[in-house]
Amino acid sequence: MPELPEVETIRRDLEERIIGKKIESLEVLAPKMISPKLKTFKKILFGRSLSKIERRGKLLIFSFLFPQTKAYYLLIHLKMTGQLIYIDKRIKIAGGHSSADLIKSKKRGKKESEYSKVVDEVPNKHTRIIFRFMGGGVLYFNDLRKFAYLKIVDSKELNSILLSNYGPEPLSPDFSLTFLESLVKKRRTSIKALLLNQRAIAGLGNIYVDESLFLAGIRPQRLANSLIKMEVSKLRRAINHLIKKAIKERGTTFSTYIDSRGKQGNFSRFLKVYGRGGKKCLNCGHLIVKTKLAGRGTHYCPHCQR
DNA sequence: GTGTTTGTTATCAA
DNA sequence: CTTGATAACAAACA
Repeated sequence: MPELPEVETIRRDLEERIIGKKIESLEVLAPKMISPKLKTFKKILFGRSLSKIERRGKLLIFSFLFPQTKAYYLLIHLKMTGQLIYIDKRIKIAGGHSSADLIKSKKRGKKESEYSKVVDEVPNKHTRIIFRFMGGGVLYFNDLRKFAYLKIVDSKELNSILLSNYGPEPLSPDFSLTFLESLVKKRRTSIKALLLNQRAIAGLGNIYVDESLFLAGIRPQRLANSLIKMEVSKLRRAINHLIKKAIKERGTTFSTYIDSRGKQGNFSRFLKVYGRGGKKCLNCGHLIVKTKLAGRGTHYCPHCQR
């Protein structure tokens, strides 16, 4: 599940490798995942040079050069299982078969299970869109569950999306103690639900929320407005620290996340509660509880968190 | 067939 | 209008 650190890792890698490249062709294998419709989508992107890659929360924003016409932006949201894999060299496809044919032949030739987990070769059966760049680079957009999307918007639409859907970035000065205190004070929901809300704070997902609450010693069920100043302060520091550290470690791979080079994230080694239900707390030895909260799997230590 | 996985949105209620 | 709770979506696996 790509959250802020995973999306940021992808953003940085792609920024390094594909800025300035021009789109030569597009292969859309899952038309439902894009908007506007295929014809318009292709028309806008064809021949465009990529000029910038930004991120807001978990959303990637690709900018292209539009010297003569009105500018458009490509938004990519990976949701749960989306991947962006960039391969520098052109993939050889024998006998002029399309990539779709290649995927089908692989599917026939190999057992289903071999392709069910993280896959390190592309294209594969979860490849939904292929961007080919002039000079040979290829960007593969994969998604096992087809939750992810690619959306082209103009600047007006972009601004309204960014303005209305996202709270402060956890690593920006806006994410201050004052901000978090006033946010928490006026909310009557669980602290976990609040942290998952992108309109409150941008970029946190289930993994980093559980980890942050553990580090801050706060139970996920606690009502946001019940936190005392010291707890809010601990929580802010925990979030800030974990997000920074996770970016440094190139994100967390729990099930399907891989970066744009096909590599797994190292932060998985530092997880203290997420995915550790029923195991001993690394701090105190009590058993980690796994329950359901805000519709999500929720992990915490009943002894360390109060 | 059932339950589980999660980021986001739709929907409904207050 | 806002907030909050919950279901729904999609696909695969145990």
